[in-house]
Amino acid sequence: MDRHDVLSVSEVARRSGYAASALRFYEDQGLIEAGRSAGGRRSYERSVLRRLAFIRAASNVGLTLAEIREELAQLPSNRTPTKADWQRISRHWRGRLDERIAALERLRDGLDSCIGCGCLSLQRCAFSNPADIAGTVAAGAAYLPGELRRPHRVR
Amino acid sequence: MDRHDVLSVSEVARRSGYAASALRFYEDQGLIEAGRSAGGRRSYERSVLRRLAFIRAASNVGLTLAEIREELAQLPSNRTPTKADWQRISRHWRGRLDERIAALERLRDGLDSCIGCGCLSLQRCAFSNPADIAGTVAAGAAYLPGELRRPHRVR
DNA sequence: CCTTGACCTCAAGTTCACTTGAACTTGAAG
DNA sequence: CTTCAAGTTCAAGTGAACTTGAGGTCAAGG
Repeated sequence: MDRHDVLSVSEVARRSGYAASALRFYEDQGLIEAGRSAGGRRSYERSVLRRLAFIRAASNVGLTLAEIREELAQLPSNRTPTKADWQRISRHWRGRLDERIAALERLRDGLDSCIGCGCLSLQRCAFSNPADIAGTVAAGAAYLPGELRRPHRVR
Repeated sequence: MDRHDVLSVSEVARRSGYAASALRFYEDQGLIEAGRSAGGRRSYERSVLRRLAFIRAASNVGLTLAEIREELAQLPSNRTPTKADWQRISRHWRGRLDERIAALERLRDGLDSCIGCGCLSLQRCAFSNPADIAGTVAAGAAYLPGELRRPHRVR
C-alpha cells in the first residue's frame, strides 16, 4: 500500500544523487519544497527530481545557489516548463560557458606569449602582473578578465 | 639613507598587488620568506616580487596554494630560474589550462546536444543526470569530467 | 616628549556549499 | 512490546584563501 505519488528523502536522495543533508539544505535555502507526513517526515512530489536535475545542471555550469534560486523563480511554478523556457535558459547557460571558455583561452594565450617572449622572471609579464612588480610597468593584468572569478565544482 | 636592497611590507604590497595580510599569510604558509629588522619588522628581498608574480600566475592557472608550494619547492632556491625552469613549468600550466578548457567545451557540447534533442525536462539528459532521475536511466553524467573540480578565482 | 602611522602577533571571522554530530521521534517488523 | 533503521531539528564543523579586529610596539617628525 505504498503511495506512488510521493517520495521519501532516501528515495529522492538515491534517485537525484544528492545526499539527504543536501536536500534538507536546499529546502532551507528555498530551492526545493517538501510536504510533511503525519509524523513530520518530508514527502516530495516527483517533480522535485526534475528540479534537482535542473539545479545540478545549473551548478555544473557554474552558477551559485543564489543565481540558481533566481532562475528557478523565473521558471513557471504551476505548469511544466515548455521548450521555450528550457531554450531560453540553456541559451543563457551556453553564454556563461562560452564566457568561461573564452577567459581561459585568453589566459592560455597570454601564457603562450610569455613563453614565446622569454620573459623568464615574470617581472614585466602581463600574465601575472597586477600592479607594478618591476616598479615600472603600469599596465595590469591584461589577460585576466573577470569571467573566471567564480569557483566551479562538478562533484 | 634608505636601503635600496630590502623592501618593507607596504612596498611589497603595493608593488605585488597583494594585501599586506596576504603577504603575512603566505609567509605563514611557507610560500615566501622575509627577514626581520631590529624592531621585528619584515624586510623582503627584491626577489620576493618575482616569487609573488609566480604565485599569482599559478593561482590564475587554477593551482591551489598547496600545489603552488610544491612547484616553488621544485624551483631552484639559490640560483635565478633559468629559461628551462620556466618553460618546464609553463608547459605544465598550459596542460592544466588545456584540460580545463576541454572540460568546459565538453560541458558546452553536452548542453548543445540537450538543446538539440529537446529533452525538455532534463529527465533523461546525461547533462544533469548523475544517478537515475527518471528511475530508468542508468547512464550517469557523461559530460561531467573531473578536470573542472577545482575552484578557480582570478582576484 | 608626544603624536601619528606603519607595523607586529594571534585569534577569530568570512563566503560557499554542504556535512557532521547530538539528541530525539517515528513507524514497521518480529 | 521491543527494537532499530530511517527520519527529525538545530548547531557547529569543513576547507580554501584570505581578511578583520584587538591590543600592543616602533620610528620619525614636530
